[in-house]
Formats: sequence, structure tokens, C-alpha cells
Amino acid sequence: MQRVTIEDVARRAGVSKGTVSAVINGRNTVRAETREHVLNVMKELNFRPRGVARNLKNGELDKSIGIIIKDLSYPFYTTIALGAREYANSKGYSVVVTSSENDHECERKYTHLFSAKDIKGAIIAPLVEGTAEIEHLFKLKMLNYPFVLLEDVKGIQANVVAIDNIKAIKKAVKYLIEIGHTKIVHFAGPPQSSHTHERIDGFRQAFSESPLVFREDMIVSIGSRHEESYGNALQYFRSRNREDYPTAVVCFNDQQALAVLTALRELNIRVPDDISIVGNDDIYYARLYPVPLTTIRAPQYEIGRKAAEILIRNIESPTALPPEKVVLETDFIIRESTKPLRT
Amino acid sequence: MQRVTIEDVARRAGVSKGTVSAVINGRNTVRAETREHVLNVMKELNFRPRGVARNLKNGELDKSIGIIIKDLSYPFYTTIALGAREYANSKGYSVVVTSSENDHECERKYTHLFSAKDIKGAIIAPLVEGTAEIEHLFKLKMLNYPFVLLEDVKGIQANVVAIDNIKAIKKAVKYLIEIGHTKIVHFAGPPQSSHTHERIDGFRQAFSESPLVFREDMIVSIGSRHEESYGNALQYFRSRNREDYPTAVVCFNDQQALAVLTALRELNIRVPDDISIVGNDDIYYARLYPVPLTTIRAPQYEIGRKAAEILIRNIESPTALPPEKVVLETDFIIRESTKPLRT
DNA sequence: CATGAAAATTGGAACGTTTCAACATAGCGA
DNA sequence: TCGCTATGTTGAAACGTTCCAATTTTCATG
Repeated sequence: MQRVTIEDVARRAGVSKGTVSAVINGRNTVRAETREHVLNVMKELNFRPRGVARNLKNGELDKSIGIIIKDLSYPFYTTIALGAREYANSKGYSVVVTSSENDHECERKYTHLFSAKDIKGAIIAPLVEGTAEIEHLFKLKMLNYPFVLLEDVKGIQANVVAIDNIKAIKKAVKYLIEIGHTKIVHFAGPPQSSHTHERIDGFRQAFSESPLVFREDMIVSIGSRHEESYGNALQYFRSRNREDYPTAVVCFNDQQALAVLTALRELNIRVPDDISIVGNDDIYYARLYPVPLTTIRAPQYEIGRKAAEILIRNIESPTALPPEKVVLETDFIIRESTKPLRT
Repeated sequence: MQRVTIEDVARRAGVSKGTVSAVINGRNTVRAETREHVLNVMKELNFRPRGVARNLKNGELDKSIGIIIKDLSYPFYTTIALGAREYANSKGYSVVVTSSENDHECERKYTHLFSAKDIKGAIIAPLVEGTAEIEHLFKLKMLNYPFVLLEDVKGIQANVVAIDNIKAIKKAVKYLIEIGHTKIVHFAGPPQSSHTHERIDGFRQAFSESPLVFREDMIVSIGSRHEESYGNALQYFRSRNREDYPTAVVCFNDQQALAVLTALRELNIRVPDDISIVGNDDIYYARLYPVPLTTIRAPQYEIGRKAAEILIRNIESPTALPPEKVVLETDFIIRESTKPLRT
């Protein structure tokens, strides 16, 4: 079955291609009668004009950028997308969002889609599991396709907008130590995120810079998806005696922290009276919780905005620009899920 | 400044267009030396191949659909998007998401973008404020561009996947009446959503089918964005005496309900002891709240999946299909934010 | 009815790639 | 040295639109 083209419509309607084109584009040079007739034929043949061919002739008319995030339902990422959207809109760009849902193949597929569709550039939250599934990023470089990464990826020179996870976690842990906690645990995130590893490093470093000693069992990998972290958290606490509980937990992110809070409620462990909890990201919903979460605030909106700014600068530059790397500051926000240890 | 084309690269590199094309596409018919050289020239000229031209020659290679939601940070919509994504992926389609953020102009712009980029079809959560800002939908129809709406839009024949808001709200209100409530109020949503109007209607009808009488002041429009609803809710309760409080509130959606809960906490009004609260949508985060929200569960995932199914059927059909309209059932989920009125 | 202006229509070039048959070259064995 | 392959490279046609100068048709007017 062949694609229906403007030519088929023209032939069937007994007019020229030019006229059909004029109808499609709503030009007022067409007699009402002719227009009607052509529209009918279009409908009859179920003719769908090929956007691609229209664009080709017209040159660059649309300005658009794409974002590939990891998890469409995690507000951290959608807020970044909204920040990017704000800046992009102010420059006349449209923004389309796409989510890899932690699947490498999807990430690859979407970078391809973007360049194939002439989306002018991309902001990518890259999956960095293991070593080198970054073939597709090299391909983008070959095509001189502008992109900005939201996490550093080893082995590739590229624009990056990131946050200083190590510094952020260190600050949180040091605070907990200051207010008297010694039995502190880090619930770590999924292995395919560079955030996970950086946060673990920060946790370690905080200890090595304190009088306390770090032990391997202070790092517990429980994931960040709700069901998973909820289950793991339940199991973690159930499998040990009350006196072996940590007095403070630093969570990988707020989503995980909410799962942990849910588990603790289930177990009748009070926050912050029995255990202090620190989140990470400062997502919107964590603020609404009746015990508002102490957390590390990542400037999500700002991350998106900055990434869009760099991206658009690169898109609009006629010459290749040297890669930029921006590290944004986090804030440590003390709310009500942490409190000094009673001694 | 002219666009750099493959021809420029070829000329500068002293080879033919065909060879440059072969390099770009990683064909192994090119001598390593030649490849290097061409790549260098590409970089030097900052040559970005035009995806559009590549697609034109190749015909239909990509399968992709787009979704336009209203609010990227509201989980109700992202969950729908994930449902659509699941089905679409199973059929080999990519999915790009876009958000109108309640702006008509954005909605229009994105429908245009999708058809211009040959995204094969769209799922649209339409803004239906007032009467007829639906020019762009008619344009899509003219282009025989396949789309599915997530709310009914008056005046246009189209595929729709929706939920029965009226029935759903009636069920909730009747339940509240059954368990003894008489002073019930509906906090209504923003005017540009058809959900708002349908839910108001449902509320009214529940009363007209009960012994109780409906009064206009039972409908209070407080919006659904957090800051706005939070502020309005605070003001609502502050501006009247305790004995005039409703004993139950039916909220427009869960996001609004969470804002109301926050306001009530602020005012030391207990839920459900002083006031029962019913949400709507059953978003993920409302479940985590320590007083899990009684709510009307919209089958978000299913909505997305069904919409994608209809959309793809239309995309793949060579002939125009008659519009389909699907209404999905909601569940009324009783959790802990409602309780019988003590008498 | 002839005329000229206005309105409507036509058709070929152009957009920037890919494709592929044809051609050129290099390397090798006899 | 001469074929013969295998390997590289070329260049014109094709993809499906839009554009626009040229042409035809319509219509009002005297």
C-alpha cells in the first residue's frame, strides 16, 4: 500500500498540486467551491500531508528542544523539565519531554528520534550504569548535535549541569553528627545513577572528616522506587533489634524517604522522636507531609533553566562551542523530620 | 548566514555528497582515511545534518506518538502518559510528552509541532475554557491527523477516552450522606477544565436525588494549584465560625485535597474527626499521607493505555475510522480521611 | 460584446538528504 | 604486462511538499 500524496489528491480532484497545497495551508486564493471539493477528496483518500516534506522546503521554522529524563513520575525530574521549559519558551522554543524509565535502549532511541525529527537539541539525564553504553552520545557528537547532560558521564566531553552531591551529603551528615547522632545509616539508591555513587562517597567522606568511624554496613542499598524501598525498609527494621536501629537515616532522595516514612509508620517508629530522617531533592510533596521533611534542596528549576540556557546557546551558535560544566549549589533545609539526639 | 549542507562539506573535503552521506551513516564502504578527513571537515564547518531531509527520502521509518497534558507536575497526568507509553511501546511506538500548562496557545503550538514533525498522532488533554478555542483541533481534522481527546469537547466529533465524573462524584456524595453528613461542601476546580463542571453537576445531582436540599453556597471555587487552593481553603475556614463548618468536603482532585489538608492542619482542624475529606484521582502521593485519603480512583494507567490503543488503531488504518468514545469506570476508595458523623 | 483588472489556477524548480548503478582505482596472481 | 576482484567513489534521480512567475478564467464595466 502506497502513501497517499498531494499528487494523488490533485489528480483525483482534477486540480493541480499547487491548488491542493493552497487549500491545505488555508490560503484565500482558492475559490470556495474548489476548496470544498478538494477537502472532500482529501477526506475520501484519508490524505495526511507529510510534515517532513513541508519543512524541507520551508527551511527552519520551528524552534524546539527535547528533554530525556529518567522517570516521568518523579517530580524532581518534571520540575527540572519545567525550568527548562520556562527558559526555552522565553526564547521561543517548544519543549518536548521524554522518559527513558531507566532503560538504556529507550535513551538511545529517543536521542535518535530527536535528531531525526530536527528537534534542535537535547537535555539528557543519562543512565550511567557500568561503563560504556554511551555509543549514542558519541553519535550525537559526530552529528554536531547540541546536548547538555544532567550528570557527568565519564569518557565524554560534553556540556554538563550538575549538583555537588558529595558536598551536599557531607553537610547533612555533619549536621546530624553535630546534633549528637552517631548511629547514622545511608539508604542508597539504584546503581545506574551517578547520584547514588556520589552520595555514598559524600557519606563516607563526612565520616572520615569526623571523629566517628565509618563502617560498611552503614550503607544499605534499598532502591528508590516506592514499593521496592518500602519493602526493603520494612525488612531492614524488622530484621534487627530496636537497640540496633540507627538514630538517623540519610535517604537517597525524597521519594525513597517517603517510602521509608511509610514503613516507619507501619512499624510504629516515630519520626523524628525515634529516628531522624533526611531526604534529598526537596520535591514538592515531601513538604506537604505532616512531618515536613528535612532535606537537601536541589535547585531543580534552576538546573533546568541553566541547562536550557547552555543548550540554546549551543544551538544558535554557528560555530562549535567548547563544553561548559556548571555545578549548582544545594541548600540543606532543616524541617521537622530531624531532631537532636536526647542524651 | 546560510545553512551548512552536505554539499558544502563535500566540496570542502573534496569528495562527493554520496561519500559524506556514507560517513554520516557509518557505512563501511569508506576508506578509513577518507572517513577521518570528512569527519574533520564536518566538525570544522559545524555541519548538522538535516533530519527532515533524511526522513523524506527514506519514507516512514519511525513510529511515534505525542501526548499533550495540562500539567507536567501533576501525577494524574504523568501516570496517564506512562500508561500510554506502555501500550505504545508494545506496538513499537515512541512517545513524547508535552504540557500545555493550562495555556491555550501552548496547546495549539504543540498540536502544530506534532503534525509538522510527523509525529504520527496525538493524545490531548484539551483545555475547554469558554466556547471555541478549538480551531487547532479542526485543523487537525482537516489534515486527517489522528488524535484522541481525554475530555469531551463540545462541537467536535473525535475519539474520546474519559471518565464518568458525574457518576463518580454522585457516588461519593451519596456515601457521605449515608454515613450521616448533611453539611457537605464541594471545593471546585479551575474553570478551564471540563472535569470541574462535570463534578459540580454530579454534586448537584446527588443532592437532588436525596432528601437533602442543594444550596449554591455548597460549591466553592478554590482552584487546584497548591498555593492557590491552600490560600483559599485557609480563608474559607477563617472567615466563618466553627459551627458553620461543613462536616465533609468533596475536593476537586487529590492535589487540591492535599492543599486543603495542609490548611486544616495549620488551623488545627482534625481529619477525619472534625471534617471528612474526599479527594479525586487517587494520585500516588495521596496514599502515602499518614491519613490516607478517601478518594475517587480514576484508572489513570488504563486511560492512557486505552487512548494509545485507539490512537494507534487510527494511525495504522488506511481509511478514516469513525470516532470512538470510551467512558471508563472509577472506583470509590474509602480510606481514613472520612468517617461517619457522630450524632 | 469587448476590454481590462482581479481572481483563481497551474506547473516546474527548489529544499537537503539517500540511494544505487556506474565508474575508478588498487592489489594481486599469472 | 594484463586481466580480474575487491574496494572506494561518484553523480543523478527521488522523496513530497511549497513557492511563485506565468497563465487562464471570471467578472464588472462601458
